Amino acid sequence: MGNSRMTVREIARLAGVSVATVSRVSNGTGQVSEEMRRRVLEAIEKHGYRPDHLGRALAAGRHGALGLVFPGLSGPYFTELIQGFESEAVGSRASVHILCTHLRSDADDQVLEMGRRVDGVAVMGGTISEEALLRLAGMVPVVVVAGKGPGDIPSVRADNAGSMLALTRHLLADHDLRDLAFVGNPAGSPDVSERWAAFRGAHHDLGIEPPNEPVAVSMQQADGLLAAEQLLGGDAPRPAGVVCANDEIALGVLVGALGRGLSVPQDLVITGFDDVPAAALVTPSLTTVRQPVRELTAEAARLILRAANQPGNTPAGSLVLPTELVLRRSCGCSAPPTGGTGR
Amino acid sequence: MGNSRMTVREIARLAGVSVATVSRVSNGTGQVSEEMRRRVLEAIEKHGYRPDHLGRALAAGRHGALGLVFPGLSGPYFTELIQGFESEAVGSRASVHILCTHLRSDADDQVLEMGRRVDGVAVMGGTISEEALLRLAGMVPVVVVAGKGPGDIPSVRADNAGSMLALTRHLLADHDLRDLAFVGNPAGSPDVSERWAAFRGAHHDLGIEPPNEPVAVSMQQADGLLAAEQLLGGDAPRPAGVVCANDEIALGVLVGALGRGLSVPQDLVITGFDDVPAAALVTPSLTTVRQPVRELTAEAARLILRAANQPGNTPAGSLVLPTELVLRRSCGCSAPPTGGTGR
DNA sequence: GGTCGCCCTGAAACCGGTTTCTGTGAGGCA
DNA sequence: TGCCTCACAGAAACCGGTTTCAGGGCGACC
Repeated sequence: MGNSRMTVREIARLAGVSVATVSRVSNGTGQVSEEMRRRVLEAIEKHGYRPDHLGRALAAGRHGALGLVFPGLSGPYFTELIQGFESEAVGSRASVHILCTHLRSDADDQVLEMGRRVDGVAVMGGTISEEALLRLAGMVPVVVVAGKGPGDIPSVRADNAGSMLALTRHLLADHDLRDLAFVGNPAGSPDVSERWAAFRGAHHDLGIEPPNEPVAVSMQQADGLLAAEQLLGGDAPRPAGVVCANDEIALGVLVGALGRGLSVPQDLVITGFDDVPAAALVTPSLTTVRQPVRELTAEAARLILRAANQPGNTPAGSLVLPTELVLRRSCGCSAPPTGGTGR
Repeated sequence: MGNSRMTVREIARLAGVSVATVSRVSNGTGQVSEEMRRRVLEAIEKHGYRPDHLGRALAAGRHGALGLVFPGLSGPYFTELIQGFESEAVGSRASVHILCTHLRSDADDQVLEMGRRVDGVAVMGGTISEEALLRLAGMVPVVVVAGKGPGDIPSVRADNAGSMLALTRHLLADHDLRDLAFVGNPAGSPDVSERWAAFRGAHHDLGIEPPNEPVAVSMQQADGLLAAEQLLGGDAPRPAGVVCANDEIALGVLVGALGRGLSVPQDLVITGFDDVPAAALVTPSLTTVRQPVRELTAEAARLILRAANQPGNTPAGSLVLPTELVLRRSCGCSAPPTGGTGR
């Protein structure tokens, strides 16, 4: 059995035909007589020929690949994003390139380099400079995920503000809570920034003074545990409720609170964001906001593929995917009126 | 400013030189006079020329890319794997392709297709058929991560058996516990299979009858909560300890136990595997096994790059990275003798 | 029987780079 | 002055495909 040494010309020689005929047969394009087709297929089969991707890509002027750019990777949220993107891409026979900038100084260069290896790129909001984003958009279709891009670069994001507004209002008005803490770093991502703003906005709407500063931590469960230590460990009066930027943090705070002997929601109300599978299963079940994480990147991939297939490379408009407030027990609601079983 | 329309020949024409000279200047190879270099650099700068990756890759006969194949993605373990691989790859100016087979029927084909787009592939153990693995190894260097490959395909894995043996022995002998449950699906991955085998092995070594069946669930926190429901929710006598296949499951079991009013470790001992950051921060802190997750894929990437750079494509041997038992409080130890601060 | 048209085939150009190979001019040395 | 060497530039081949274009052969129709 032959291997990657085989080329079109070699197969053509062995089959006694021209390279054009081999190409036509292997792609199923054009008209080829039965006799020719048989001879070519025989040679292909016998020598295990598979067309080289590079040659094909060069001739076609497209890479057959999509890029996905992250600041860094942590936890289930990001694996969901990757899977949403990957599923959509492989469905179109495109491979997926991943780049983590890790806030490296040469992040912009690396992203631009990626731009010359793929047919389009999805960039997580807040990952690279606006200038790099614009230059990137000058070479391939670009979509910003979970954030907004400069100029007319399209974006796909979740409705952070609407549900966070409703959630905070629910805590303040329906449960009559005061002194809520917000855990999450607004400077860390556009998502958290929007959630923090909506959290404060709900306070203002009701004429209540919001906290001035969030508990600025990262987005993992360990950070929630650290936040619990900070909020519950000292002598300072503990807040009545903790609104977390995502479920991972909330689960960390929950574990920290339970570990300190506190009752949730009696002693402390806790809410999250994302509606991860565990949110419905913990005791008490976690009040949170459901957002379609996989859909974010799946939609981005669709936008990119569409733009890449059109000659004009038109980027298309932006999308805001709906979110849903999921009331469970950790906020103080007794009978979950909706979404109790999680996704 | 020009864009991707620029080619070597166009730059050569504009600078009044040959394409060979442009290539030499842009790569810094060969001898070029100062005058020529200046003219070429001027044209490159003026028109924003960047050499096309496909053309370059085709000429060089290499893709400048590495592949990483997963069955699926879930949680922090996988993001660590990706980051370990990615860091090592970008250090060598290689891009990273990701493929999730999701146990699709055409997984083997997709992996082989990836084999023609990259210079080497790391495959998570148990992801594709042995036949596909061997065929893949016939086209590019391949390394199996967290598992063993057929034939002489190199692999990188952690010492699951050693530490799981020590951990189980610690529970059985030092804490004199009986009736331990194992949570995790041995059929799900080679890692879990090895851990389950070592768990049983420790029982046999001490002449104790191990459980016949594990609580076969997946590897996420939600699965740990389901396992807690199964183990603690019914009327059956609860086990004395729960040995979990990873920390995520263990955290789920912990939350489930705390939510049921149980005290850990007094009422129930719980152990994990991985030593995620949260393990050191929960109350009680989690006894677990530390394994160098990022190093697994980083080492795999190094092996692949080395093989890809050598003309003979020699695969090199296999590696077993050391693990470390981390005793904290959830097993019943009072003063953590080691590793109390997590990584 | 001649001409038109269709089906099929292969030579060659092309995608965008790198690299070899040839050749020219300048400078050094006898 | 003549010869040899060396530095440097460019033409062309090459990587492995796809696609255009021209032409040959054959059937159909007039």
